[in-house]
Amino acid sequence: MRIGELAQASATTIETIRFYEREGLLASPARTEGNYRIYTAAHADRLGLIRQCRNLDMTLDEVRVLLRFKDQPQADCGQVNDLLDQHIGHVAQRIRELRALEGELRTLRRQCTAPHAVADCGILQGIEDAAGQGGNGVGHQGLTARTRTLSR
Amino acid sequence: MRIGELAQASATTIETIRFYEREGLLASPARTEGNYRIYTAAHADRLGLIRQCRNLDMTLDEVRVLLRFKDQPQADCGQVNDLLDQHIGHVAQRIRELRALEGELRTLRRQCTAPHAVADCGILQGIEDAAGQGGNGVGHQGLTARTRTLSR
DNA sequence: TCAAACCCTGTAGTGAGTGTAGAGTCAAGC
DNA sequence: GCTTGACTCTACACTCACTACAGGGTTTGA
Repeated sequence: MRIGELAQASATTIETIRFYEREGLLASPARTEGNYRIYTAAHADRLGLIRQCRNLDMTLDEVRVLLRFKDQPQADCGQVNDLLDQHIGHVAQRIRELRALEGELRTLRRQCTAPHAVADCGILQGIEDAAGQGGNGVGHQGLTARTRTLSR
Repeated sequence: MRIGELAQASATTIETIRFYEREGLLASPARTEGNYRIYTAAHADRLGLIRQCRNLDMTLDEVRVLLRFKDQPQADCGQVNDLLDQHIGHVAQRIRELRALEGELRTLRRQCTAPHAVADCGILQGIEDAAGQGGNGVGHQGLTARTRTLSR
């Protein structure tokens, strides 16, 4: 199949597939005379595995490691377990951080209920006070990654 | 004070301070004859505010908006509240996503307890099965940002 | 023969910085 | 005056996992 078909079948974009090839995650497929990529079912399987790992929020480096294990079926799977344990640890850590952050934000938010001038706003005051104290909040221990919802 | 001193005082790096200046978040300071930046207490306050907002996991765009409000003390603070409410919404959303993800990962992890060959590993099997089904997990609805813990 | 749909390569952009090269400045000690 | 070391300067490339172009070539159906 051609790249467009594979993209549709895997709910990926064409650009992402080409990106995975550049990154060495997906083997370079054969080409037609007109230089179009032609993929096999093996490519589709591999891409599916990569996407599923990404859905599990693994980095591409983690995916690379997993794929390497998969290509050595005789190896001991203990390291696969370690990889997953570490990953679970990251996720749990991030949840703890975000929960603490949410608490801080809600506390801050409570400092302004009725609308008034910015100069008297409890929220800005609260942020400034925390800044002045050198910030003893959550983030100072090191927040991890962005919070943003892309709402795809 | 010079940039190194400000960096120490604000627990920031020199590069980050210069980056904020380039981005227009921090006003360009005066220079010495030798072209060194010289900061005032006002700069330090501003930087403290920016860092505190970043500790609250706001984007630089959100910080920009907040700073603009701060520079118009007469304005109504309702929009500051809106900004914070939206931000709290993002954080709460991200927590929900990560909790679902954590559940999925723990389910997957349970599929391999005793060490054996990769070929028979329940974890890899589990990921592949999910991939084959088109992945009905969390991530498919759209995970938001990375999980990574940088452990600074 | 023509248009539409598809595909190609190469490059630049995202956010929020981090890291480096290669140069200049400044203060202290000799 | 000279040297050493700490500090600072600009400019640029790199991170991650894509995404979005520009400017071309290929294929397919009418």
